[in-house]
Amino acid sequence: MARNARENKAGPPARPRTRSAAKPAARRGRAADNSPYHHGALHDALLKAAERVLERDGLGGLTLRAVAREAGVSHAAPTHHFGDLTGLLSELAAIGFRMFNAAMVAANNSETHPLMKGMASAKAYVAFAQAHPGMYGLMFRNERLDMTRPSLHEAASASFAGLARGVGASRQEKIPGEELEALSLDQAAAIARAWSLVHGFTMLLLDGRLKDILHRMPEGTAPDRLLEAMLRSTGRPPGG
Amino acid sequence: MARNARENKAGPPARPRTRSAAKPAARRGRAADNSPYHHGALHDALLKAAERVLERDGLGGLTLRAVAREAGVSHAAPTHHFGDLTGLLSELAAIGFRMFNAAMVAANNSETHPLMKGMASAKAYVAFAQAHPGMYGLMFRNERLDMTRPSLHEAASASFAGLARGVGASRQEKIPGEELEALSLDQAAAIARAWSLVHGFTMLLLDGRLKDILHRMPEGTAPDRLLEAMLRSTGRPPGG
DNA sequence: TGTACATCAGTGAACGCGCGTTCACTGATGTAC
DNA sequence: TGTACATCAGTGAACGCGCGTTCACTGATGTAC
Repeated sequence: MARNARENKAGPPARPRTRSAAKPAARRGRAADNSPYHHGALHDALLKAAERVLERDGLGGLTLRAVAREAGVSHAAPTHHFGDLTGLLSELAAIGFRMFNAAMVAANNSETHPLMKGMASAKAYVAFAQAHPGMYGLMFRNERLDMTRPSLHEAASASFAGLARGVGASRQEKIPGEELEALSLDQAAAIARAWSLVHGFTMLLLDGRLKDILHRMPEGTAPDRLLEAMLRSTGRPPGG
Repeated sequence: MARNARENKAGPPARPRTRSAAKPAARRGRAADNSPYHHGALHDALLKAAERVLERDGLGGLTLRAVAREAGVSHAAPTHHFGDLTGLLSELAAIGFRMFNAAMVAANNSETHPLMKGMASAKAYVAFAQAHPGMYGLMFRNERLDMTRPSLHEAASASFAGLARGVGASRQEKIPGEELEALSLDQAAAIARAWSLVHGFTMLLLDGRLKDILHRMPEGTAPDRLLEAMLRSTGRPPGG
């Protein structure tokens, strides 16, 4: 039945497994460099490579093989470290959530007045997504994440707790951010409102859906300006 | 070099192109039915099949070949009608926008008081996304759409114009919905606010990110209830 | 009413691609003695 | 200090899959005369 062999299209059809003894041990068909057989810190290197691929080629381009290529190792190496694609994506998303949390904490600490804290956090939220659009999509579009992975679950929960805490602070009351604690309808509405606003704005912005609005505003308003005006407005008619 | 031939794995390796004269003309290896060679309305049938595939298997499962399978025609048939996958997706998204617009208009007409109109529209917006989650994702996540296609551009623009009109009505002022007309900062902020709120809520809901909140609310609050409370609240602290 | 012919819609085989996964193997590192 | 050996990280070939696209062909429909 002559199965196909795509991986050596141009080479000799069935090179024997034993390597030519004359070939130096350090040159093994990979890039003609001095890289050792063992990478040493491939786990982290693969995650860094994955982030580059994600931001360059988008979620669709983020495959095990693409990550291996980007890291300069054989395409089977990532499986060794992450099991499968979901494993890699989940660990990468966990890193994203940690970065995101750090940015939120920093923004929150940059202001003292509760309302200013809220504005600074919202700006930092959108800025993070603009700086890491691929990562933001990976984190919040959850296509192929395994949220039961401890590292990811923990980082994502911390991010939600931070959001709840922030909303509580701006309402000058304590909102339980930890799991299993109950929320009143008012508290839940406040959290959903803040998150929906900033998440919706972010998604529309990243997907280019706000272009229409921005183009029709006074002299090329920047997204930041629109965000600020949006958060300042009450959502009520001008007279009421 | 023995190229592989996947499409006839088990059959005779190279069936001659001329068919056996003994075989009746109507039975051609397709399903053993009486379906004629020409479908007659394949264009529409393919779009309907695509919608079924989209809602059943998600955006990732929506391929030209899957649509052809669902419609029961050869896998090369869709290319004939849509050119490529982007063409099919774009026409499908245009249909989605038209359905969406109709739902918005109906909701808007169902109430007379401006504030009630807004609430009804928001509920209809979320309800549409819940009823057609795949379609909503296709329309608003624009991964592979060609927004320059006239049919799609027109339907999407109409949808935006309707949104602007609705926001204007709730502010009891006219907001220019057509293209090229300018928006004040206040008007733009009001539109961005309404759209971000409802789009963000929808995306978080569809992606399961509101589960945490809903589970911690009084006795299994439905998403509708949370949406209502969210839209009613001012977003300001309780005392202010 | 019949007949030749152009046009069109749909078919099925084939090509080439990238992917995830498996597997025997290789080369380096660390450990026991 | 040396040596045998287990363990581990990474390799490269191979398999099978589904995909988009192309292409010669087929069968039906419509039109001119």
